Amino acid sequence: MNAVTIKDVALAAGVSPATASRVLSGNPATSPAARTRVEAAARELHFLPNAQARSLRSTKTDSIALLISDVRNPYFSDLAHAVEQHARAAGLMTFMGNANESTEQQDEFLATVLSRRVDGMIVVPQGLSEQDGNATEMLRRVVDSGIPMVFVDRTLADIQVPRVIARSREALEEAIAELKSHGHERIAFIGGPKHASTAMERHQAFDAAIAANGLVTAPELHFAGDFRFASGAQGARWFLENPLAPTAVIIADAPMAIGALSVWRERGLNIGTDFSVVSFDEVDALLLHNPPIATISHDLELMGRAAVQALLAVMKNESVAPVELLSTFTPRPSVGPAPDKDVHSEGMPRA
Amino acid sequence: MNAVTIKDVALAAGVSPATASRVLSGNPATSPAARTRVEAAARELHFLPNAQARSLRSTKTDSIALLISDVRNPYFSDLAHAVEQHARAAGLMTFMGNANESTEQQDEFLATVLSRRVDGMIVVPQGLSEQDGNATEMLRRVVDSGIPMVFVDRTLADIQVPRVIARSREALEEAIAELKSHGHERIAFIGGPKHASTAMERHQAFDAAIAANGLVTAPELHFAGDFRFASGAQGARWFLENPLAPTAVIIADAPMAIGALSVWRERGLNIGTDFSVVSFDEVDALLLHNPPIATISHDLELMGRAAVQALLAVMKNESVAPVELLSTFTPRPSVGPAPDKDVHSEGMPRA
DNA sequence: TTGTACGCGTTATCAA
DNA sequence: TTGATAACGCGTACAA
Repeated sequence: MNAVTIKDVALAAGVSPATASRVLSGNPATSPAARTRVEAAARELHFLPNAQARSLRSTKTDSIALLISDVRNPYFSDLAHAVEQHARAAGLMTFMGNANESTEQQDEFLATVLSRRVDGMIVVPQGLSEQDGNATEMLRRVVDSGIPMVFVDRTLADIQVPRVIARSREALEEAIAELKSHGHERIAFIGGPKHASTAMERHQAFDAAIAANGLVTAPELHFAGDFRFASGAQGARWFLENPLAPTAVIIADAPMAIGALSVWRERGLNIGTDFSVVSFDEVDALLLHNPPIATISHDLELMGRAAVQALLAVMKNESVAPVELLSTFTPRPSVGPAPDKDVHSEGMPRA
Repeated sequence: MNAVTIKDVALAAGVSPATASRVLSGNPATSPAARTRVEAAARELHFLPNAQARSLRSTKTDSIALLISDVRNPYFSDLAHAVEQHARAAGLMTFMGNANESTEQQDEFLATVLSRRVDGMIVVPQGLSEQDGNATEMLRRVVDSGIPMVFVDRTLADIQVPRVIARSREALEEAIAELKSHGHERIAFIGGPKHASTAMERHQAFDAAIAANGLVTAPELHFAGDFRFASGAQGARWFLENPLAPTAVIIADAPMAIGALSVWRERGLNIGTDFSVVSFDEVDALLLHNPPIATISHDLELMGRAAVQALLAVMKNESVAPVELLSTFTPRPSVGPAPDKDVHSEGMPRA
């Protein structure tokens, strides 16, 4: 097992542990002679400082924690990658955790990370769906501990910490304008779960954008999914059976869109001609689809960078204004003319 | 800031810190009276033990580290998810790190994690491509530290630790038999980078499977990619311009396959008729593609579980035999009859 | 059953 | 500039 401590280094270098410590942590109050000898000894013995003991004493760890909602969702893995690269550039190691869309797993990770000490946390928070998306007691406690923390992508209504989020209102207006210009008037929406603020934001922005385009919506045109594949497949069937016969649908994230598209493909439907589709998130499967899917996307590289910058500011006790990034609408052939007689009324095979 | 220590709890409960410690860590040598009072005090004060100090003393952390090659590769995010869920079931918290296909980032993460103490490590190792995929000095040092460690998915030739890997030979034989039954005889291979043992394994298994099917291959039918999107796109062009005019191609991972498919789609080529495609890894984009892509896939849930089991065994000082999981070939319409006059000789637009 | 005292590896303080 | 010493928060041998 490992065992080489700073004492071993000091012994080998013929100095006291204190001097060795000073040399190894870059304290200027060291003589060149001591410096060379200690450094040589450390190299020789492959000394690796024990970060536990170090931060027990100094409370600096040069590391942060990143909690994402779902590692398997490419949206979050892209975000994680961006956060990690920027944190690295700032000299911070990132420990990643996966909430798996579960408050329980979120809480476990946050508590563990808090007790192991990191210098800050970047969190995509999970709310309690039974409580209008408010925070768990554990999350509140972690916030109350005073550890520097920023929210990214999602927020919680009852917790105030600096945040980096996206604003999809304008992009949705563009998307709906595009659909309208193709003759679509009844547009369905497949949304996300209550515990995610992004689901709420996208839903409200959708309603507002519909109104801004002079169209109307109805509760029957809204499907409540959960941001995952299976609920997208359900949403696809719901869409086909919808009595209001919508001619287009906007889907609130990529996993649901992929779930929906696989159902529609199985039924032999043609996107862009039978009906039109716009999805949030820009991922390979949507771009490679035939035809490519129009998307509302976020610059996750930018979002990750902004989150790291915000955290660095919080760690310096600076005040940080909320950051709102604009989503981008990219038209693609999945949006086509609204069909005269829509697919719903024809003799389609149903569930 | 946070500050509630076990002393605070002891004080509030009117006992010594030692007694409080015993109660909180489940030591049976405690009186019921002390127990109730300490527990009440701990709850009241929201006591959260400092894991640093605890493991400085006891060297148990109930956590492991997981290093994957690339968070953005769905193959690894699926693997990460599986590892995390099984570790969690075993009472272990998982800290994830991303090597980003870079030995440097791998080494940073491993060193940090080692110095912060975890009970074990599950690693998808990156080798040095300049050195035939052998280990970096840092990785060797981490291994030498004696920390329980297992490799998953990939290995290194010069490091012996327990491993959970996949064996693709049989699946490749099936895939090639399927291609051959459709009349394909010249089959190209788009492989991975030298620093990944999986690239080597798949390449060798491909050659062996070609021979087992009574076919022949040639260096001109092998393209050296790097497991990422851009090199797949390069490979797609290489395929189209290949003087040997192969009629089918096997691609060694999903990101490269997606890169290749997007090139071919842009050129208006039809997979399954113009030529046939088989890809490693089973991801949404490949299944949603038109036509769906035949795949050679791994049971990542199983791989993750096996890795955790192996690590648990190592942590108990049990000896662990290498685990080899068989890959699965799934035929799909991306494999079709070999064209009489192949696409290469026609007037295709080239690079 | 409980408390005292010590040590884990490191850094901050203080005196030299 | 250096070294001795204390302290970070916790667990545990030892004594009571």
